Amino acid sequence: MEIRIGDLAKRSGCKVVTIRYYEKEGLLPKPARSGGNFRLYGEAHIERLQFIRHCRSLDMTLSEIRALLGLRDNPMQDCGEVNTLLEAHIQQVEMRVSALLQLKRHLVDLREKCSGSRSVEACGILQGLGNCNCHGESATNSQTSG
Amino acid sequence: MEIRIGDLAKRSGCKVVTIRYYEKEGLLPKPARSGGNFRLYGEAHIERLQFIRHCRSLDMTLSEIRALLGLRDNPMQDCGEVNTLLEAHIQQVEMRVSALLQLKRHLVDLREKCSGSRSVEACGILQGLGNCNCHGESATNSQTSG
DNA sequence: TAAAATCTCTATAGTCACTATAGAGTCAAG
DNA sequence: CTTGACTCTATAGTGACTATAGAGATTTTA
Repeated sequence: MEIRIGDLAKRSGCKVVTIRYYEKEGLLPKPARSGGNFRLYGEAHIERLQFIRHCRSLDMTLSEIRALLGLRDNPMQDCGEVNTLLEAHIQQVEMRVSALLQLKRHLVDLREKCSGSRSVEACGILQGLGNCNCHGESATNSQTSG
Repeated sequence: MEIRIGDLAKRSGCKVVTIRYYEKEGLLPKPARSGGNFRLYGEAHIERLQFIRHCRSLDMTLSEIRALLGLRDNPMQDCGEVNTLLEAHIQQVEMRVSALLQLKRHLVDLREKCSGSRSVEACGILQGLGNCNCHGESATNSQTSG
């Protein structure tokens, strides 16, 4: 009990500023304050913060985490939503992986193009980057002209 | 010649605002202006913008692209830097892929934990997210407490 | 007891690569 | 002369933090 923010940071492997940020974002409830206006945390905060950090380590967004915390906070609800959320997240990760693998193929192709001429002017890589065969459809970003 | 920004956008598969943004960031040179203060582009701009978009489609950062453009702009230099930059970028992508694959394994493990009890209270997924075995070392983010 | 070091507080701005908005000006067609 | 499509600048917002400044609280050391 009566843990100060620095100790909570050490216990959770999370920076002090990040803890305050989570509080501002409504993921962590506002803790009690000491006479000198320092935040004082208890066990529940530690556990909640570890939950958040674990979710973040799984690359969930703060709004996904907010949703999970909401489900956790009223445990009467149906468990199905948790599954749905996790399933959606797995699919996102899968899509990112396959996009990145395709990207890597492009890059490796490009690497082969260097003629070894030692002058930028004749570099096949730069030339390869110049003729734009693909058109706006990136691996990880999207941009459509309209 | 005398292409306006909207046409350039269509030709390059890139939004109008993005073109202005690239100009502000110094990737595209400031074009001539019409009597009514509209930007007027030529062939060189089209080609340069396509080069930028191609690099972006390969997920390069704007500062990587800035470096490549700098090399392209004085072609006397050694071609080796282009190779170095591309090699570094490929390694970054490889690291991201393996991080994401590890992440996916965690997520799939977690999915198995649902007891199917239909109540959030007993949901093995939420419990799995609670006990934080891993500590701060995320797949795609980093955060160290100090 | 005083000074120094460490911790904490708030508020604000910066990161990246855009995206969105507001409000005004320009130009071609009907 | 009005409509509509296009363009201009400037500013703020996105996500998940990070960095900074300037002040106050607490602990350690002399």
